[in-house]
Amino acid sequence: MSTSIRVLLADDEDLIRTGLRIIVESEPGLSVVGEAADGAAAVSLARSLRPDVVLMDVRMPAVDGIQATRALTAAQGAPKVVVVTTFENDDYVYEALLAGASGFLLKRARADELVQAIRVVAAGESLLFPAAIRSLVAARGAARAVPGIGRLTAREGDVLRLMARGLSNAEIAAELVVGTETVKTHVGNVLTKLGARDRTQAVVAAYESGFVSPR
Amino acid sequence: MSTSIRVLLADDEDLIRTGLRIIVESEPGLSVVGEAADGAAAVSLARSLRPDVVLMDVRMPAVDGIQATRALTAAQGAPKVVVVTTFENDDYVYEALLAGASGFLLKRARADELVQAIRVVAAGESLLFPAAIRSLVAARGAARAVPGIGRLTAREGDVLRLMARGLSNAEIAAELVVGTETVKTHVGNVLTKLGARDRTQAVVAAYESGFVSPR
DNA sequence: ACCCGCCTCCCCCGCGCGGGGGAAATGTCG
DNA sequence: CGACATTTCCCCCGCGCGGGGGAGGCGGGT
Repeated sequence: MSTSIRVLLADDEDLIRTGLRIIVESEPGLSVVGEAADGAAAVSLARSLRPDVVLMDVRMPAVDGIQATRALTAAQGAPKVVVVTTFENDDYVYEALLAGASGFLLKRARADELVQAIRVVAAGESLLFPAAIRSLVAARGAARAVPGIGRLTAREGDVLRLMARGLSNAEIAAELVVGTETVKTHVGNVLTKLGARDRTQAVVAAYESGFVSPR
Repeated sequence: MSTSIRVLLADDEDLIRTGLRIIVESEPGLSVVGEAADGAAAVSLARSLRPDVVLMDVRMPAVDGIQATRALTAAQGAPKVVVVTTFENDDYVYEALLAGASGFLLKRARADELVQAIRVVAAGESLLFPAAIRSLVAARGAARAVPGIGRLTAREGDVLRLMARGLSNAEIAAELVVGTETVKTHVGNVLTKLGARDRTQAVVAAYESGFVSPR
């Protein structure tokens, strides 16, 4: 294994880079091998320095973080990229992951979360912060919202999730530890609210709306 | 945040549980609140103890880890589940994530990786080990995630696509300009080949395998 | 020519599902 | 306190669905 995880910083703001550098350098087993102020510099520096992890800002002059990520992750033996952004409500999440990023974090993350993220992606795993996941789901669901899917109660949502796993009413009743008649009521309510004729149409609506996702 | 991350162990082997307990307990901020030797016990213990994270073995007597995970993650406010398995070449990855697991790890993982995984999922993030990602990506690329979906005939594929749009047998028959009895035959064949019990499970399989996509 | 897979259509049968009603127990909120 | 939503359970009923057979035509293979 590597003795130390080599990190490259890419951010156009000096202040941010300095802050990141301090956090990374103060952590045993992590070291900063270079800094870049724009996407183009990040790509060329990454090719020469061959870091393990690149902390990539999204908004940068010339070449933005998404493009740089795409360029970096195309090659084999490429560094892992953690995209770091300021804003939570961010369409970049999806594009960043599509571009090959292994992680997505907010700048307001605590130092230990940042360090954790670096170690995780360096180990080859992937990491998303909660809001990023919601953002992904929302981005899909908002686009083709099914009228009424937001009007489901908590319990009805539970039932729909289990329906979308292919469970029968009896199985759902067993999972939720209630009677089958109760499940029938919830299922009926879900069908009515979603405008579905049968459970299959409800499951289709659940997938199309992003209420559940193919994982 | 919480003072300590509460962990429930579910594994049928005492040795493994002991090992896990030692690793978890020796870590500041983590504590083991209970142990279960089978899936059923894991579910009931989780409901009473309300842990933050459940370390779930796949192979257990009575109720296996996948079923237990499905039962646990159905409800809202459910604990995060990290599925732990011995074998890397594992179809369980897919099913575990389908069942709602937040993480998937190998038993051969190092102690610090395990601890890291617990912290990550407790924070609401998701974590996969490299091979699991490859497995998922591979499963998505080719429509082979569901055994038998590649064995569908052209006509059966047509029928499945229409099923996945929520059409009834009669509507499918009208769409394909054949008799309802013919559609019933195709539907029956699709169910058999996909190992599905009813049309809803077949539609779920169609979505999960990428045979149809939420547009 | 033969077999075999595919598509087509038909029979019967059991059961889960969905629609119709009602009702009681919670908890919330003005 | 009353109005309301939510969750839980119960009744009856009709029908679509799924499983079990079988059967004929049509094409492509060794």
